[in-house]
Amino acid sequence: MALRDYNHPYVTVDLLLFSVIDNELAICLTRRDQEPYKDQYSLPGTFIHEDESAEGAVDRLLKDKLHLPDSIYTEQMQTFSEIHRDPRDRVISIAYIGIIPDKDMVDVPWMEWFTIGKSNVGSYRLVSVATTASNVPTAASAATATSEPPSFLSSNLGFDHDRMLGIAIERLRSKIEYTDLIFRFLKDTKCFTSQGLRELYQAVIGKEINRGNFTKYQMNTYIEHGLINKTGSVVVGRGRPADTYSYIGGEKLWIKY
Amino acid sequence: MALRDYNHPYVTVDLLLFSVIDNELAICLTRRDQEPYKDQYSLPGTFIHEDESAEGAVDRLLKDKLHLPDSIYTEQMQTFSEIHRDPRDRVISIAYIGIIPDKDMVDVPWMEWFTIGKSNVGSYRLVSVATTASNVPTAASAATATSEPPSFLSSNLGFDHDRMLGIAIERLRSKIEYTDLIFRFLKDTKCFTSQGLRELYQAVIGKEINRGNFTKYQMNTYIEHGLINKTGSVVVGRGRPADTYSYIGGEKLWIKY
DNA sequence: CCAAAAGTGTTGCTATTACACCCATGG
DNA sequence: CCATGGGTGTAATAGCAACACTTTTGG
Repeated sequence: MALRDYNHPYVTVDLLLFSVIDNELAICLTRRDQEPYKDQYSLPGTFIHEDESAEGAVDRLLKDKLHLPDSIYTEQMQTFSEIHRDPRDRVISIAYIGIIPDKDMVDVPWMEWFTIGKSNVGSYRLVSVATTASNVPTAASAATATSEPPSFLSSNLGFDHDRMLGIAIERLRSKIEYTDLIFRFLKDTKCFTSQGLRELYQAVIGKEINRGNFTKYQMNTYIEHGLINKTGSVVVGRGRPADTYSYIGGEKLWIKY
Repeated sequence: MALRDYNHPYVTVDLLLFSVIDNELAICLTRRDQEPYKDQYSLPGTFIHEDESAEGAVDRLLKDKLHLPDSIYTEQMQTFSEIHRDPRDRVISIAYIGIIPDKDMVDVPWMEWFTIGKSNVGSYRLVSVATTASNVPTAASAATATSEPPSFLSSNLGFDHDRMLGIAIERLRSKIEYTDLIFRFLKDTKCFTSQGLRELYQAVIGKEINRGNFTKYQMNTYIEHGLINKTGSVVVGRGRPADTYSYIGGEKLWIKY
């Protein structure tokens, strides 16, 4: 039987782009301006074209819709194929997780950030992050012409994106423990402190970590796996100056300790 | 822009069906009888129909191609979307892992089992498993009419199925450690011994585990997480009778110990 | 010199491993 | 009564968490 004999669905990629904002994990969403799910928030996504892989589609999405370089870290999460997940037509979506160190790298009016509160099980409390000076004038207003943007969403995204978000957060929180994912959140990978890295770590997993132990064990584990180096320089502040580290690569994955 | 304006690829599911045969992890493959990759082995797969999800397609595949009930354990693994992964046309494939306790449950001539040797990195040595009495007469011969089946394959499957196999084995080996996956390999989930479970465990991870510790700690961990019970009965054999256990469910996932 | 912040040490608990020992059965 | 296998104990080690102590700066 020839391939052409089969009917087949549309395929998209959806991106769960994360960052840490004010010590809280945050997700980048867009408000839908048309049906279905008009005025609800959803993940940025795009159809996969004939001449590109899913990864290619994600890179194009990053460039065209988010105005980001395609060097952004992304990884495939899971594929969603329920028949009616898009009420318009049969659409299968491959969800990707992305991480950027700074929300302001996304400087387009149609994308907005929401922090993910220290959540209870199941659904998350998404709190709108004030738009930056740079994109306040141009947008946010344009996207919200019809009605004011909510200050928070009780995790009520369009399509099956709520479910995707839950799975993504769970995945992030677990992979942080045995991979180098945390370094994707770093604004300056060539000079950071134990304190700075710990704050990111805490934001992602949503709980506190003992300061002393983090410096002693976690940083040492990263060093042992060739992921980071002590730079030798220090950062002065209120108290004793902090050692600084530099991310250099090494093993991306390890069995914890 | 309407959905219909987009060109879109075909979508299939491919199944990596595993079992343990003679204390070795094994994979169920089919020999291709047409181009591309004619006479090479590949994973069973099928196109996703309009009226079914990917999971639905996997269930249909299980039923129609493998003559298995759709109660077989399956889980989504990863989606493969490289443009030329199928030389005929643009085909995206969602790979699923499946597990059955007994190779003889697959009783069709066009499927064959290969054990996965204690492997080195990268590729695996797949060794053909002698077909069972029940399907020797009907098939194996039919499928191999053109040329004799190799006694082993140096992991040279059609399409990108080599890569899928590698990822699947890695996934199995790691998930065994913190999930109840191992119980999917059990022929009798209501009566098994520590010894029996350990042999399956060893087959999957490809290395030995200390007997005493497995009985003491691993079995206890399962009990503590509500996965198994001691039945109270024993199995007599050469030496001291072995306690038997029953799989009852409980948490499917736990953070190790 | 004192508060603040960061590095480092101590202690106890728990998990993991290796190994030994004892127990129950069949021959 | 002894070989065989299976359950259980012990000791050494390593990982982890809580917490205390020391170090180095700024005010």
